[in-house]
Amino acid sequence: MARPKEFDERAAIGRAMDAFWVRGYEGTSTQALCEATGLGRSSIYNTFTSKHELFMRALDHYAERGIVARTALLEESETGIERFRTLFSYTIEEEVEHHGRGCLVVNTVAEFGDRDPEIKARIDADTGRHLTLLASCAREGQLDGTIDSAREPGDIAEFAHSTVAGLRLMSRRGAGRAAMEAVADIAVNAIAAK
Amino acid sequence: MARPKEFDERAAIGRAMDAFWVRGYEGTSTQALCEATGLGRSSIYNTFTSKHELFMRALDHYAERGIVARTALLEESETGIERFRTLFSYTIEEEVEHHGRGCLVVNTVAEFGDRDPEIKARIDADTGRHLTLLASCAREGQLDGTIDSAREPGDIAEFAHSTVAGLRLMSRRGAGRAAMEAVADIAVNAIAAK
DNA sequence: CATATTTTGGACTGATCGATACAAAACTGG
DNA sequence: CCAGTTTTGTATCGATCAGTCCAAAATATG
Repeated sequence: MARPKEFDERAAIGRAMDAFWVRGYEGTSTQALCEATGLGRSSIYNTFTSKHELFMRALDHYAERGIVARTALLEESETGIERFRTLFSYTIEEEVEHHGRGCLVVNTVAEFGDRDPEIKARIDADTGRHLTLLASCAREGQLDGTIDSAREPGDIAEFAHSTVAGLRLMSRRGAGRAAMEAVADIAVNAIAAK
Repeated sequence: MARPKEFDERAAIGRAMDAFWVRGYEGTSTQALCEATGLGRSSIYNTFTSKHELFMRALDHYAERGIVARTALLEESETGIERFRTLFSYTIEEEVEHHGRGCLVVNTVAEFGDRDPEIKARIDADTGRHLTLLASCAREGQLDGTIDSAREPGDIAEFAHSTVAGLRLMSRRGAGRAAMEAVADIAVNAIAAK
């Protein structure tokens, strides 16, 4: 029909996501977004409407990648408890590799709380998906006898989710691998069958 | 000597702290700081030099209040494990009362990571003081037989610190009391003597 | 009461904010 | 190769950013 875009939309969102990840929403200017994506202002506003909308897209992109990666990761393990062990150690590995980037969702929760309804909806959706996934792992673990059956799967899921957030925060403030591993080890034992 | 200040410096810092707490550093304009404190621009810049400097003062104020309150709180309990139980339930109570404000230090870690050296120094100092406090509680609990002696006190401290951060994040994203209590209960059992 | 010192209010700075206007450029379908 | 459509670069918008300037106001000291 007309002139085609000279850039890959997905790739641009990925770059924008990285920028927001490092400096937050308010801390990332539209100019910085142009530089990060390599696009001009026109291209950005033409395809993403506004800074806020681009942030939503970045958040969606992040959440999607995350839940997909975690779903795949958790399927690799045999027993329920191993899934959680893997989740934590994978989180730590990621953080050590990326030198403490932390988590975009955690950062966004900290920056906005529940002030912005559109953002809150994204956070809630992502949290819900993770809790569902983790609860099903917990249920499995209770069936295979590796996870404490005295707890509600939903509670175990909340605990694990909170632990991952805690690890990502530790990492972002510069904690070392040893400290994170100690936390993870206590967390794993906390939900293991007695 | 000369004209005296018409305001209480501490009170002003407290108001500024509240503003930063809600909207973060980048999200709080100097204009908003004027409105929050009730001061004019001149008074703010005359006494606090810059937005950044005022933020440092606010962070110091927050950290000081926090460590004092927590030290006092932990002294109220009898046994080691009770201290941790109290710490968690007090955190939850605070969050429920304040309708999910979260924690300024957690928010600041999320917003800055370790990009700003002055901020990082504050975060490190506050983290260090909390870890020291928590580790001594853990040691005590090991002596009185209420806390798992197989763990290093420092590791238990990191775990508890991370748990509190996790709870504050949960609260900020809007989690309910029940979910937070479930997490806290698992965390307490995780470090209790077996 | 006069002088020195400080605070205060308000106007103002250049820079940057997010967003828009517009025309040249680049493509597709006919 | 032309008409129609979209993207792109550039210039620019008004608003707001953090921070400064300065004169009026308010106090302490002599």
